[in-house]
Amino acid sequence: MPPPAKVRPQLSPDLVVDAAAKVLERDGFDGLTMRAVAAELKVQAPALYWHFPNKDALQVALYDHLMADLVFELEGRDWREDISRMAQQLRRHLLARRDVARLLPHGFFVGPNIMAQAEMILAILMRAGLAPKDAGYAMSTGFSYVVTWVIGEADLIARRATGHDGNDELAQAMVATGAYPHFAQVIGSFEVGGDVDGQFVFGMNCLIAGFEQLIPKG
Amino acid sequence: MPPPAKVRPQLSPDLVVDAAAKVLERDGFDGLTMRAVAAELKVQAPALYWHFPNKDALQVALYDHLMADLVFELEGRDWREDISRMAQQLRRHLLARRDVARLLPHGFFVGPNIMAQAEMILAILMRAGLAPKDAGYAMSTGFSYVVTWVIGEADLIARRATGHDGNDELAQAMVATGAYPHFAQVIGSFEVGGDVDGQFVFGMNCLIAGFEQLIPKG
DNA sequence: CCTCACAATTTAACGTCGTTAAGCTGACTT
DNA sequence: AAGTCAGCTTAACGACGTTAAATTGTGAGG
Repeated sequence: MPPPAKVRPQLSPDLVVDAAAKVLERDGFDGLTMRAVAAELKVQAPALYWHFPNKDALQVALYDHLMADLVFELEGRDWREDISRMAQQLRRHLLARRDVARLLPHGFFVGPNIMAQAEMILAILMRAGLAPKDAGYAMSTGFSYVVTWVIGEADLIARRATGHDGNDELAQAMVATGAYPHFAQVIGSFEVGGDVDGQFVFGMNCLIAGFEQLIPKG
Repeated sequence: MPPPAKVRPQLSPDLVVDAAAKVLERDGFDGLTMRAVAAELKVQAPALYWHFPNKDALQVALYDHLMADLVFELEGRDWREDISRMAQQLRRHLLARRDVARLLPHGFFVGPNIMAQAEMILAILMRAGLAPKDAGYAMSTGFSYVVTWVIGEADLIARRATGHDGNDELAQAMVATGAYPHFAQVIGSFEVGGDVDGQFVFGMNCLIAGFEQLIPKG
């Protein structure tokens, strides 16, 4: 048998992204520094710049990497049902991994996995009868909805984990002034135990109902 | 008459926030540093920490400050129309000020102006017949929709301003492989000249139609 | 076998950031 | 006149992304 590879242990973009994923999961988004990723690989920080031009590029690759093991399971009966299920699966996938949503502060990223997902969604929408332009718009709107939702939901979960939050206290203090009677009625419903899944699905189905109106009649 | 105030020129939270607003408008979100805000006030950076505990608190106050001169103009005929108009006005307001959307990476902020807006929206929704809990959910979903939209739209505008974007080029290169036939049909429609206003309003009206379904029948 | 080239990494450092600690200063109080 | 203390300055810390230069090991050419 041939001896094991004689090349000295070498980095690669994939290894760097793997390490970044570990760091993100362990230390969260704020702990995701070039130095931490390098340390995970037992390497000095500037070594990463041989494989990625800058941190942004690494983050893009990392996000795409984290989408790799998301495979949509569809029924294929009704396109609305499929889209709704995909949204739910994407939400669960994002929530299951720490701080993934925070990787996406700006617009759209591009990577093979993301593109494959987009392609699948677009295929469903266009097969349902939407024009290409409308399908593209519907996809990005739906995607935005899910990501924004997850950011909010993750934030809520994080707050509850740390016990109390200054924001909540401030809101309660302001409500106590009596100047916001309607808000006062609402603030209690942000508590634990709500039907979060149901709320998410409801909003998503709203959007889908809107998409449906884009289909030319007849 | 009493002589003018003899106290040496003094900072205040309001002055700090005003300066921060100027810096944000002039240098953008990335230029919004404590040192830049301090320089705007002809003061050293640590002086700001007498008035704000940290930069996050300043950002929260800044965001609320930037919402101060947004006054919703409503017709009061139909609640759906009112909500839709408010969304449009919020979008325009956010887009008109540089990088405002980037101030909101995480969940909800709290401040007097934000609370006043929330109170107004909740009043409309509850008057329309929504239960407090549903009204709260509808408000946060709608707000998320607008903010996410604006982040995307601002990003798009910024890209066009700088001419070309690496993300676009990458996407076109991947499409050129032929592996994404549906995406290929869509990519052209992200160009200039689309009915952006119409797309935004359409998505918002989708959500409103969903909110309407929450109203108890009868 | 030697040497050259070069890919891949280390060492060192720069400039910037948010933030903290300690010192100064000048207006108010007593 | 002395003391207090709010409100600022000066100085500095540690961490960040990033760059430049030096270094190492490996494979190819003579």
